[in-house]
Amino acid sequence: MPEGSPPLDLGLCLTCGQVFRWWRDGESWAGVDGDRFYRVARDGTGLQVHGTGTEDEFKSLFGLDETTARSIERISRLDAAMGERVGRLAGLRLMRPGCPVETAFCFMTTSNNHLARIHQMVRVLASYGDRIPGAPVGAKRFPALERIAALSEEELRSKGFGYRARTIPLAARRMIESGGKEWLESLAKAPYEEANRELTGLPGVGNKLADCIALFALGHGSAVPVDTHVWRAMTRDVFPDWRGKSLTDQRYRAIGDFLRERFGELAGMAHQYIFVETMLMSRSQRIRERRPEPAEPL
DNA sequence: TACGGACCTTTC
DNA sequence: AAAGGTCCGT
Repeated sequence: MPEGSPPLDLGLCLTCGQVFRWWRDGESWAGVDGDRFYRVARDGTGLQVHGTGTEDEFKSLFGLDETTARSIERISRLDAAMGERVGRLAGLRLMRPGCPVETAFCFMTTSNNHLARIHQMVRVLASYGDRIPGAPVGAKRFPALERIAALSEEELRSKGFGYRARTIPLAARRMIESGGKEWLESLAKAPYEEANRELTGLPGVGNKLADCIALFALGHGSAVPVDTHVWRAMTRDVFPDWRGKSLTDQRYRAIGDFLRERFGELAGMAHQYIFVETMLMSRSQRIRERRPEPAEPL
């Protein structure tokens, strides 16, 4: 999408997932996906997109294609409650970033963490990457596995990574031993169960991160990341006996199975509507209890 | 197999 | 206390 090409009319678009590499830049949003850079600005009722990627690549990143539209329609027909959620959250899309290494390490910063610090850590990691030709100087592509593996725990600790300073370079070294980025990418073609087993074998990667990586980086639609929001929703609506109990491996599995039974390969997409709805509810509750905060896209 | 607690840091 | 958890010990 070179400068001066006709604007894409995207309508209202709410996304979730791998947004760690996007930032506010004046009136527009800027972001990186693999070696692509994009800038998105409001244009009347729609959005105008410029960048180093093609229109198809941008649409793929944000699920703005016919296949996605049909999948969304399918999950809303499969289940009445899901149909209502999809109606309330029209425009929500599962992101499909193009670089699994980038996505995997972005998610490794998220454990027991909050968005502001996640964003900061992702900026630090990206600072070790090369700049992207044709993009602003600050827009770096994510560093290669070898560069992450070469980082010392001490350095990352000094930059505020906490205990993740140990596991992040360690996971990169482990991936290199297994066959590097080709190994990670090959897990996209493996069965979900196998991908999940391999990913949870990485240091710092448990059930939840493995499912995030499987779903967002590798396209495993059966992956259902169960985080605190999804746990809250499921113990409220589906497994009330579990309220007040802890999230064990078995319960984690049962929640995923519940959605996989109903939505199959679209379980991960269905899960996202539950996640976002619950997250927005708890957020608006906080706002009611305290003071309004500036409107932030997801 | 289930549960508790430690782990880094910041905060609506 | 909780935040888009993981790991280890009992």
